[in-house]
Amino acid sequence: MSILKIHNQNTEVEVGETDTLSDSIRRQLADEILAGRFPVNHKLDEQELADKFAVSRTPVREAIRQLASAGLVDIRPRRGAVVVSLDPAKIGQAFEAAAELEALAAGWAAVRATLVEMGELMDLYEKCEEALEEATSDEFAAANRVFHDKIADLAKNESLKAATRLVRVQTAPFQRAQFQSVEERRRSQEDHADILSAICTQDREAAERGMKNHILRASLTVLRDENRMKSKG
Amino acid sequence: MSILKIHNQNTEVEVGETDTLSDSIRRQLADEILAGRFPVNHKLDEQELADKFAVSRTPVREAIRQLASAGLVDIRPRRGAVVVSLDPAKIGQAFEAAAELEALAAGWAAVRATLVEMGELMDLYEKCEEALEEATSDEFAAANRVFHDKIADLAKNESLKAATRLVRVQTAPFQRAQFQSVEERRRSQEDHADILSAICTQDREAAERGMKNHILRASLTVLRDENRMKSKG
DNA sequence: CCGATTCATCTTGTATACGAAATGCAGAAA
DNA sequence: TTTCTGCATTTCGTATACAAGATGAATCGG
Repeated sequence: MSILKIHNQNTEVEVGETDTLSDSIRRQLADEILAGRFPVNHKLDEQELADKFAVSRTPVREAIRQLASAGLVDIRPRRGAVVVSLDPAKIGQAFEAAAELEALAAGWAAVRATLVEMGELMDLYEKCEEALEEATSDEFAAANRVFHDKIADLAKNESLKAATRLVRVQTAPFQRAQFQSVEERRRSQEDHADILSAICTQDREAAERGMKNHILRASLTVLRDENRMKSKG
Repeated sequence: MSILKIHNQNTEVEVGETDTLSDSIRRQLADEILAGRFPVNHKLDEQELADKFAVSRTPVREAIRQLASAGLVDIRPRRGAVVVSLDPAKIGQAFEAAAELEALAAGWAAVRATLVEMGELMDLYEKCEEALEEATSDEFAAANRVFHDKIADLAKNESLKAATRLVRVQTAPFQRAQFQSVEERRRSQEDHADILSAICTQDREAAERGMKNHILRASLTVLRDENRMKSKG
C-alpha cells in the first residue's frame, strides 16, 4: 500500500530511522543522475560508488538495481550499469506519454474529486501562486509537483498514479530548467488556473484538454531550450 | 560447462546464457506469484527460497527487490517481503487504467503503423484465430498477449509501453482464468477483429473505442467470475 | 603494418559471515 | 486474566570473500 515510501518533498536526503542504506544511496544516486551530475552513458562502478559512500558494494548494488527498475540506468548482465542515454526521440515520447497520462488523471479528477478535495487543490494552487514571484525556481518546481501529484491523487486510481510516476522520471531531468524564468512560471500558473477551474466545475473534457495542453506546451519549451543549449555549446 | 549448471542439477533452475541467477529466480518467482501459487500476504522468506532454488540468499534478495519494483510484493524494511494483497478496489483500478493505456496505444497505432506493420498485426490476429478452438487456454492467452504487445509496439512510444507493462502486471493474475471458455475467446477475438480493422483503416477513434471496450468487457467478465468464485468457495 | 589470440587484470555475480533489528514466548506484575 | 517486560531466536541488512565472465594489452602470425 505504501508505494509512497519516497517523500521527496524535503530536500534533505538524510538516512531516516526506518530507512536502509540501500534506500539512502538509491535516493542520492537518483538525485545525482536527475541533476545531470553524471554524464550520459557514464558507467556506475560499484566499488567506486561504495568507496564514495563509505559502504560495501552490497547496498550500492541494490540501489543500482532499483534505479534500473526506475529506468534511470541500464544494466547489462556482467557488464555493469550505465546512466541511460536519453536520446531526443525517447524524451519526446516520454513527454508525449506524460501529457496523456496526466490528462487522463485530470479528467478523472474532475468527475471524482469531492468538494473538500477541490478545496485542497485550490490551496495547492495558491501555494504555487505564492511561489510565483519570490521563491527560487526549485521551490516553485516543488509546489508545481505537489499540485500535479494532488491531481493524480484525485483521479483515485493507484495504477494510473504509478504509471505516471514511472513516466515522469524520464522527463524529470528536463523539468529542472523549466521554471528558471518568471515568465514561464506565469504561463504555467495560467494553465493551472484553467485546469483547476475545470476540475472544480467537474468539466472532464476541459480538464483533460487543459492538462494535455499544459504539459505539451511546457514540453515544447523545455525541448527547445535543450536544443538551443546544444547548438550553442 | 559452467559450474553453476552442475550446481543446480537437482533443481528446476534454468540458467540462460546471458542471464543471471537473479533474473532466473525473479522470473520463476513472478510466475509463481502471478499463477497464484503463493497465497496473498504470504511472506517470502529469503533463506527458505534460497534453499528451494539451491542458491544463496543474495540472488534471491535481488529477485525480491525487482519484484517489489514491479509491484508484485511489498517490502517493509527489516520486516521482509510479502505478496501484495490485491483488494478488489485496486484490481478494478488496474483494469480501468489498463483499458485507458491500451486504448491510447491502439489509437496511436492506428495513425502510426506502416502498411508492413499492419500486415504483421494481421498475422498475429490469425495466430489468435488458429488458437481459438484447439489450443489450450494458456496458448490462446499467449497469442492474445503477443497481439496486444504488437499494438503497444505500433504506438511507437517506449514510455507508454513501459507504463502499460507496469499496469498489466497487476491484472495478469486474473487474465489467466479468462480464456477458459471458448465462448470468451470468441468474444475476445471479435473485439480483436474490430480493433484490427480500425488500425488498418487508420481510424484512431474507432481503435481507441474498440480497445477500451475490449478490455473493460473482459475485465467485467473476469471480475464477475472472481466474485462468483469467492461467494461459492 | 594490421588483425587475431592469449593472458593478466578488472568488474561483476554469488556465497558466506556477522551484527542488528524484529519477532515470539515465558514469566512477572497489576 | 491480562499486559508488560526481558530474553532467546529468527530474519534481515551489510560486509567480506571468492568465482566467473568481461576488458584490455601484449604477443604472435599474416
